[in-house]
Amino acid sequence: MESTNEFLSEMYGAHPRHYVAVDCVIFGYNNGELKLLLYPRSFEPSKGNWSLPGGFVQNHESSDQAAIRILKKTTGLDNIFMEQVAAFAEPDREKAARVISLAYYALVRLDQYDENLLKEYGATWYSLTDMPDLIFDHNEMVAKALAKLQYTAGYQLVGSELLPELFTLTQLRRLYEAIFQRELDPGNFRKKILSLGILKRSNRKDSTESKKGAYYYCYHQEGIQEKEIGRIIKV
Amino acid sequence: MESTNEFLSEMYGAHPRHYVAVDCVIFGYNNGELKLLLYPRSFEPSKGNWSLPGGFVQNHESSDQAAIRILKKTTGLDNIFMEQVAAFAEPDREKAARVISLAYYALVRLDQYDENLLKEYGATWYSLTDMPDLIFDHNEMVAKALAKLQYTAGYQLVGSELLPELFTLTQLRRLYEAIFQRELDPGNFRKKILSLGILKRSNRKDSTESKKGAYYYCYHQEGIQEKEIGRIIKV
DNA sequence: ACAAAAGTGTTGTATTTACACCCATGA
DNA sequence: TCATGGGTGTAAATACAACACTTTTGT
Repeated sequence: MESTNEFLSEMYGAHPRHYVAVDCVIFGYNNGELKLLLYPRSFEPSKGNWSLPGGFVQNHESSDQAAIRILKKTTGLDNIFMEQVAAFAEPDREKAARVISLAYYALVRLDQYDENLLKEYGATWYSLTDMPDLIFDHNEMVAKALAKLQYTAGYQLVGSELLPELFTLTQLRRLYEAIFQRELDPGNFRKKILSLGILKRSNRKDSTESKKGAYYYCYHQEGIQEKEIGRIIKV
Repeated sequence: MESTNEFLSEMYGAHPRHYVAVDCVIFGYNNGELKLLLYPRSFEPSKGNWSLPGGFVQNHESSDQAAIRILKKTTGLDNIFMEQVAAFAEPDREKAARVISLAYYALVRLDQYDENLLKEYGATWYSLTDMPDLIFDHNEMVAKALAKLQYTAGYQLVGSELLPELFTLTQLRRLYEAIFQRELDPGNFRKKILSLGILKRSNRKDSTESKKGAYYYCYHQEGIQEKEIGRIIKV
């Protein structure tokens, strides 16, 4: 798929081409905790140091598709909520070769994750609060990814990917507490969320988390969670 | 600067490399209006159609540096406020070759702009409200750039690049009205901005814009406009 | 009975919004 | 004097935060 005609060599030929990678900040949610999937780097330089899973953008795929491919390979999951974070393009950000990296973040459910993939590569879920130092500029990628996740979660309900079909408001609150890394008042959160009018109460109740039992809710319609609803949580 | 040892050919060699471009959404501000600098494309395909100024990322420069270089070349200015917007990486976004583009936006003062550069390339400043269709995905770049500018301007005062050293609160308000594309209440804006404590009133007055005259303000200290100040304008 | 989460209500504060209104002055 | 933007004040509405209190039920 090389383009070699005269026009192209005139317009593009004089310019260098670069490896373009996608690195994924994979947030795994389970039970009130947000964790981060890290891989020990399997080759020099920086062998053994922790890093984000990544891969190279191929010729006929978009960076979004590359991210989907990497997520599938590393977690076994597809249909994942995912957003581009930023491009990292310092010329010497990787020692061995120049690689321009596009950072993405993704949200997955820890309980749906394929355990075997963990062992195969020695990957580990780290809590955000006690994760190790990462190679290159991956620390910065994580920081920016979390900031973008918080921004996005502040404008739309991001629950559908991380919670079961039916969920209680407490479950949703714990998810938001994990994303925003702080406690949220149960009563105020409940009122705020319900006032948005995007949740529908089912007639079933959850009895596992409390004696009284809590109603299950679900989204009013598929997709409606992405409509304009103004700020949910102040950032 | 090719890396050809065995390790690299193993780790990187099998992967394709891509042209990486930087496209700049250059917002020019003057007199209450935000304009966009557009170039007629000088070669096929899409010759004559309007596009954002851009260029290719070279071997030893970061994408930020590439953006600075392009801004210098197209406007004659350096030391410009600038932010990365996003990467655009659909495989067929440009017809002739695969180019992954990193969009940036920048803010410049229209009155400092080098007029000669305009004529040389046939570039034109377009008002945001009546700009032509752009090639490729450049329309989307502009939309995302404006959204990011609004987000950033909502958290920090972006005036220092676009206003003179000394400016009146009305001038600052007009800038914010241009950025947010809506009118802002003069009294409320004044109180909000002053409450941030980052402006210092000078003892000089502007007499050109009103009969009464308005005090000039300036930033308390250089750089302070970037400190955390919470939301200025609700987005 | 009581602990613990679900769910509702209340209250004080801060912020936002929409104005009214006085001030200063050039034309 | 009067039109105009500069600048201040105020009142209603809304949003936010803290927390009391009531409900339900498994143990």
